[in-house]
Amino acid sequence: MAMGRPRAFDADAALDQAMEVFWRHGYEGATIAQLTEVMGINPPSLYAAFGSKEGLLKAALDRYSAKRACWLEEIVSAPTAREVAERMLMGTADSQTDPANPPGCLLVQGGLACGTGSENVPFELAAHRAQTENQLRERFVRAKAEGDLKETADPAALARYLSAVIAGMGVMASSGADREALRQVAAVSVKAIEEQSNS
Amino acid sequence: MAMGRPRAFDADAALDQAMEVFWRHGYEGATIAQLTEVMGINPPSLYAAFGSKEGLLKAALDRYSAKRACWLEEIVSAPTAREVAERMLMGTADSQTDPANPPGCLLVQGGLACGTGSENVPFELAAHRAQTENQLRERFVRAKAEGDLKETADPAALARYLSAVIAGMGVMASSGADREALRQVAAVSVKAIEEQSNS
DNA sequence: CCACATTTGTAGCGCTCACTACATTATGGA
DNA sequence: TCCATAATGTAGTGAGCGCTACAAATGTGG
Repeated sequence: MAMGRPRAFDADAALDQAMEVFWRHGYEGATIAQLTEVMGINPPSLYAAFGSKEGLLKAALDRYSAKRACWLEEIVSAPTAREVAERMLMGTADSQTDPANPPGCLLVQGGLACGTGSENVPFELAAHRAQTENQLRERFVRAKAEGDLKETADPAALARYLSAVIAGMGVMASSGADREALRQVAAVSVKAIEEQSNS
Repeated sequence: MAMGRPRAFDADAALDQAMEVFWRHGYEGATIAQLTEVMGINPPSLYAAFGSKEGLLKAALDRYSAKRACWLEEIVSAPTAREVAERMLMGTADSQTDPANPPGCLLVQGGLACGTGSENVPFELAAHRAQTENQLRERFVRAKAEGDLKETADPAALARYLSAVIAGMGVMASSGADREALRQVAAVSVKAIEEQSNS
C-alpha cells in the first residue's frame, strides 16, 4: 500500500497559532482566513487535518489543557489546601497577564455564548474548565481527610469557589486588569480558604 | 412643520427582547434576523431607531444597567460591608439563575472577545461592569471610614474581588451551575469580606 | 384638504463566512 | 518504474451576514 504525500506543516505548531486566534477573538470571532494565515496553511489542509472549525477548536482546547496539565499537577502537590489555593490563584494571576499570551483564559474567552449552529462550543469550554475544578475538589477532599481543612469545610464548594474566582479573574484580565490587580484579587480569595483551614 | 409617521412599536419593550437575544447568544452570535423577529419589527425600523447592531447593543446595555441601578442602590444601602457583600452575592446567585432570564449576566455573556470590526464591544461591556465595581469601592471606602472595615483593608481590592467573583459566577451560571451551587460560592466569598471586617 | 416629515414593509444589495472540487505534487510499496 | 495514496494550492461554492433603496403608509401643521 502507498502512504501518500506527507504533511508539510507541524500540526502542534499550527495548533499553537490557532489557539492564540481563538483566545484573542473567540470562537465565532475567529475566521478561517485568519486561522489559515497564522497557521501558514490553506483551508484544504486545515479541513483534512481537523475536519471543521469546531474540530480545530477542540484540538486547540485539548492542547491547551495538555500544556496546563503538568502545571496543575505541580499546584495540587502543594502540602496544604491553603498553599494549593495560593499557588493556583497567584499562578493564574501571572499567566492571565503574561504578555506571551492573549490576556485572560482561553476556556473563558473562547466563547460563553454562541450563535445557532455552535451551541456546543460553550459546552466544550465548560467541560475543560470542569477538569480543573475536579482536580481541586479531589485535592480538597484529601485535605479534609488529612485534617488540613476543617471538619465543617465542603471540598466541593471550595473547589467551585476557586473555579469561580479563576473564571472571574479571566474576565477582568481580558478587560485590561493588570497583574497587580489580579494578585490583589487572589490575595483576598486566599483568605476565604485560609478561613476554612486548621491553624 | 409636519411631525412624520409615529413609531408603531414600543422601543423599551423591543429592547427587552433584544437584550435577551444578546444575553443568550452573545453579540456576534445574535443575528439581525433573530433580533428583528423577537422585537416584532423589520430591519429598517431597527436601523432607524438604533443606528446599527452595535447601537442596539449599547441601548440594550444601558437599559440593562438602568434596570439594575435601583437594585444596586438598595444593596449598597445595607448597614455594613459584610452585609453589602452578602446581599450582593446572594442576589447575584439568584438573578443569574432566574428562569425568567437567560443564565448568567449579560455583561459577561455579551462577548468578552470579538472578531475584527467589533473590537469595542468587549470594552463597552467592561465599562458597564466597572460601574458596579465603582459603586462597591465607594461603599467600602465609606465602610472603612466608619470603622466597619479594618484599618488594613483595601476598599479597591475588595471591590475588585467582589467584581471578580460576580463575573466568575456568571461564567458558571452560563455553563449550567444551579442556584444552590452559586449560593455556595457566594457563601464562601462572603467569608473573605467578613475576615476584613471589625467584629 | 394639502404638503411635509417620518416610519413601515418588501426586496435585495455587496460582502464575508465556513467549506470544498479539482488538478497537481510528493511520497512509499510492488 | 509505475501505481496507489494522501496533502497541497488555486479558485471558487452556496448560504448567511449586516445593512439599505425605495415606495407605500401614516401621522402633523397650515
